[in-house]
Amino acid sequence: MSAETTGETARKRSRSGSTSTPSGSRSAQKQRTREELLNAALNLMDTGRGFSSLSLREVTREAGVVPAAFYRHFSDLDELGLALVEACGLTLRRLLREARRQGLPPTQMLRSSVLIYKNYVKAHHRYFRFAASARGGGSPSIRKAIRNEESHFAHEMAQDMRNLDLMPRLPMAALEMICSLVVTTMMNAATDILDLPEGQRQAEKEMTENFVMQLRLIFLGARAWRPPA
Amino acid sequence: MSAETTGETARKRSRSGSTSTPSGSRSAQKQRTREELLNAALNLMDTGRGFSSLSLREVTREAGVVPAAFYRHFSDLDELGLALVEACGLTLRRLLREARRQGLPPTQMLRSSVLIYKNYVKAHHRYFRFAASARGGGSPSIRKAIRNEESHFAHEMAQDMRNLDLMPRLPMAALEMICSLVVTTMMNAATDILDLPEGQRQAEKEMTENFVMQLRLIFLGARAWRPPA
DNA sequence: CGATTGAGTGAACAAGTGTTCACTATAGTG
DNA sequence: CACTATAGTGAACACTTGTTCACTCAATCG
Repeated sequence: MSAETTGETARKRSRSGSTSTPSGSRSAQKQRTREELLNAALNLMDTGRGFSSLSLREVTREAGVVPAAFYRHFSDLDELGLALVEACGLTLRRLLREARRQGLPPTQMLRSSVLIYKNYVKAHHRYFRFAASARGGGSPSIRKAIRNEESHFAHEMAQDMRNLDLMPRLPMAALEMICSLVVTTMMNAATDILDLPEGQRQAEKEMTENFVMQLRLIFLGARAWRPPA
Repeated sequence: MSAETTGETARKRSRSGSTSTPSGSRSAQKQRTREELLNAALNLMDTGRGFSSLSLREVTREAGVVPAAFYRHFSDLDELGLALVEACGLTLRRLLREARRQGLPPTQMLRSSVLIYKNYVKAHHRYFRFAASARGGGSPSIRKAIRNEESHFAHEMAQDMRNLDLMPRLPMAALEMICSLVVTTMMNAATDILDLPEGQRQAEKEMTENFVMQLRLIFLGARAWRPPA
């Protein structure tokens, strides 16, 4: 169970109410509602709806706030979307950081990386769902932001591989290209993971196995790679 | 310039009007408006909007038809979406069929395949735009339909490679897995192609080159592939 | 030929939308 | 302490939305 899923829907921010004290410095409270708006959007998407089908009023309703309050935080749903992209970027970077800290498992490293990733996606499903839905569907600016975040992620991944002296023979450009392929494959796998039917352990196994094989294929290719003339 | 882009927006289907005769058997006319609805949806997405942000009324307006008429053809925007998915499937299969008829270019076959694909995507940009936007963003049923179409495409591609005796050493299962990776890479490249900034020939060159390298990497991996124990 | 069918119409509906505005009441300020 | 700045309110606005319904009128059929 992820730490950021509250489960219960935010409601009743009674101004003078005895319950749920506003409690906290002015700007802290402001940031809190801001996050509640972001959370509201993620919650609404959690039933499978795409980001671009959300309405401003829905979001504020889910966040337990009056529509006009929205404008104190974002001028637009688009702007909220961009904030979500940033949050997704943070989530991705955390994944990389954890992988770095943990080091490579000695054997079966591909398979175990995949399992770790699978769990990570499930734990942060709301972010990945958003990313998947806005990657192709959102407004141009959001799409661009996501693309940016992905290439940034790929770049960091390439750096890590360079630092770890994996594939030392390959020039940096090749590493980048390989990692960008890995990243798009990961993103694609993420949507597969999210859409897994609930009880089907067999389907999950197959999907995982396929993902492992695709990565293995890529790294086999990397081993055989010869920089183009 | 693609054959199906009319350019001018459909308007004024005056019943008794002298212009634009309804001309034709009853059911032919019905099918014509049906296609006009599909076209209208594609047109609206052509400015970068996602499918899930379209409204029924917008679509009928663009098609030059009263909202109520929509229901004579689809019960839902979702159903229209599914029809679009089918159209996309046809478009993809046509690509494969053309490739089959043309045979493999003797040398540089990867690069020239990529160039052909790039032009194909541009020629049918409306379909690819829709596919990209609904792949992750649409309703669950549409997503599933697209996924289906993709795996069908991958399957046909694998069959073709088997028939052509490319990679004869590989078992069919491995071929399928490889092709599915190729297909997702192609789809991803399609969104890159669609979002290319207009004048930037340099960016286009880079993007193309990257695409070629990724495919080369995959096929290098395929050559080295050893079926898992 | 006259009768039937059904694709497309136009008006109406209840509900939902984004945005604005004057407002309240409270945390932070001097 | 009184004063100001501002996060959030609630009502109002002008639209747009999906769906329904009785309707028209031309292609089709007996």
